[in-house]
Amino acid sequence: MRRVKLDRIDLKILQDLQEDGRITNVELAKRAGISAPPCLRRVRALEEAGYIKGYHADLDTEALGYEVVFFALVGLTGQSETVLNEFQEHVNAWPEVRECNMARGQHDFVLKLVARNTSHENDLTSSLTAAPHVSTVQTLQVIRQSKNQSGVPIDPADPAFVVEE
Amino acid sequence: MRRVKLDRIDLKILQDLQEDGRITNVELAKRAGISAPPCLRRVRALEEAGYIKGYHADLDTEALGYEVVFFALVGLTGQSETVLNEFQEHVNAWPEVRECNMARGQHDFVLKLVARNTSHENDLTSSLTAAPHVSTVQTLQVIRQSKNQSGVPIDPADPAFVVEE
DNA sequence: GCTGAAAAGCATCGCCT
DNA sequence: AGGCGATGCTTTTCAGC
Repeated sequence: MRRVKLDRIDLKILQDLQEDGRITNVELAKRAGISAPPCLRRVRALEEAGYIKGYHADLDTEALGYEVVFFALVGLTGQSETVLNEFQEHVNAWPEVRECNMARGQHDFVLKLVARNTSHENDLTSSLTAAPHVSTVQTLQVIRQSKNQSGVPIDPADPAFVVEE
Repeated sequence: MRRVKLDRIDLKILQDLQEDGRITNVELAKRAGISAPPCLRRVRALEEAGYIKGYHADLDTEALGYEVVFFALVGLTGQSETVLNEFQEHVNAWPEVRECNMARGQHDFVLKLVARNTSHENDLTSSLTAAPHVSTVQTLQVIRQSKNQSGVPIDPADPAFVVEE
């Protein structure tokens, strides 16, 4: 299912869709240098193969009333599968948890959360501390986000990307 | 420009677009309970007002050859505007840096990076350590990402969201 | 601010190369 | 595999409520 084949045209398509997820197929085809029908076929194939996981609107966190974005570095009391899973399932149920990453390093988890204000942030941090198997919680409040490119760098000209069969 | 007005219908639209960025306007309108033309007008207004910052395809990092995702917690030698900006501008130019967050807490910056493999990750960490004004670098390699919802939680039924003029 | 019809443009299919 | 042409839907505009 993975690594079927990716030529320059596929990479260009992925790059363009990553940049503008609502681009029309006609425009996408024009930029890729092919006509619309084969372009659409490629997009569907890329979706099928799992290269494209979905499409999302990128909303303004602040405008929607979330003044605070913060990271929480969490250490647990143990690292067994059960412990890790129980913690994970617990926090993943919270809508304020936007990212939950199990990590290798000086902490067991890196979480990204949003909060309406500082008081809400404090509540969330307290709840985190009280979550199952939690030993330590360190928070880092985001003051300024200077770069936020969800996705991966793609350069269709870079031969390293081209996966020929 | 911000906070013009947001009723339940706008929130439903934002929620649906966040979930599926390529939903058709007709379907979006149906779900919001209005007809297509006003729905499109609302979407354009939300884009204009900055509630919607863009649309992006969510690509599979691993399938595209990026085996490693990691966070870097960076401490600088000072916190003056000049120092912060110089560091920021330096690392934002790297395509592997996907997120750059200035933080309040035990580190000055939280970066999210992607790397092709462990060796590439080591190179990036070294380059980070050598970047302008860097004092400390701590990395956290992501082993498993159990939740990754870019965006914000929206509940159209929650009156806290409804911003009437 | 919504509806409904109409025009233009797009997605998508089948067939041919 | 890519391209062409046809069809049905979708987007988008405009008049009218």
